Amino acid sequence: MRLTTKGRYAVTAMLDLAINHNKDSVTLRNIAENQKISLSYLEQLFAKLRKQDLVKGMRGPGGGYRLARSADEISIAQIIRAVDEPMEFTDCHGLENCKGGERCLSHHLWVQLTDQLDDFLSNIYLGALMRESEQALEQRRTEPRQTGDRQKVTVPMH
Amino acid sequence: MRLTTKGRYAVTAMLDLAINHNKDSVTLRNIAENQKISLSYLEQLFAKLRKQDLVKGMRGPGGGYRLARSADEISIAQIIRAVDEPMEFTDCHGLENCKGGERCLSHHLWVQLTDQLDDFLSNIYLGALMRESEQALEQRRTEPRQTGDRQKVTVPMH
DNA sequence: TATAATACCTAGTATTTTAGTAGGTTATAA
DNA sequence: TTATAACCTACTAAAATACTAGGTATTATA
Repeated sequence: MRLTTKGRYAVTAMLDLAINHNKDSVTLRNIAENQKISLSYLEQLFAKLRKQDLVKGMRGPGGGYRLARSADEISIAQIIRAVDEPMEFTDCHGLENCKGGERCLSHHLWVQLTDQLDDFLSNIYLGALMRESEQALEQRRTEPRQTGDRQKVTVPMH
Repeated sequence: MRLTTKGRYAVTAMLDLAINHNKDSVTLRNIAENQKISLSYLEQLFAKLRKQDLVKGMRGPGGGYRLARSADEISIAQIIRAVDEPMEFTDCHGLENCKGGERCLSHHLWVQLTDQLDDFLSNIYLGALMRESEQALEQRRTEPRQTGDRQKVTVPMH
């Protein structure tokens, strides 16, 4: 599991979709403008999200994208896995390449580590992020931001 | 916080150092051979680790590297932060750039998300990984691996 | 004191990934 | 019929990753 800006683009775009779930669909053009990413690049990211059945596209005027499932059924890990190629582990075929098993081992430990990370991100759902977002937006509307007022938005796990 | 193969190289190399803490030092040449990374590239990674005071180098024959602190005081997050440049968040200066605050917000949420990730990796220490590693090595020595025997090495948190 | 081993340093190049561009086609609402 | 959108493919640009080459500085030891 990698974690780069590419994954961030995808998560933010998906969040955009989740926040606008009340609308029938959101066009990539809108998202591209909001996020200042090139439209065509976004299209390429969404092709991957579509293949993983995370979004659904509708053509023609009034068309656009919407989430293929409920925001509460889409985890951050799923989004990142869809666009970020998985890390490659150089495979040491059997024991013969491994001096005293040491290489194989640290290897294995790293796999475990990324598994843990995957678990972690698998338990954060788009729905939770969305509600946090709406809440913060509401808060900002009612109590306008003061200078130096850094509101902490906690992301609840599980 | 990014997470790429570069960070993996660094973590594995540091684990190598931790496992060999009984020796006075380990040469980069050894690590390079174990991990099949170019020596000079490793040197560059270790320059960063040195700057963050995670390792200590000793010159001359019999020299090499050792951990600058106890393995129980070095977290995975520290290692990754040392070598992987932090993700850049496009800064939207104040409210004027943000349409309805939406952009700022997803932005902020992403910062929170990476904070969570950072917290998570900050609570896994090299010492724990090292002990797991030694344990698994011992296990392999006493009960030789059978075909299809995938031993699960758990990484304890906290 | 000479030598070899090692860290340590700098400036490159090659490769891969990320990001963007261009120019399409298909589907569909109006 | 037209405009709007998804959808697709091939290419280029920019950045990051990985490596190469060729040094200097330090130090144990023969």
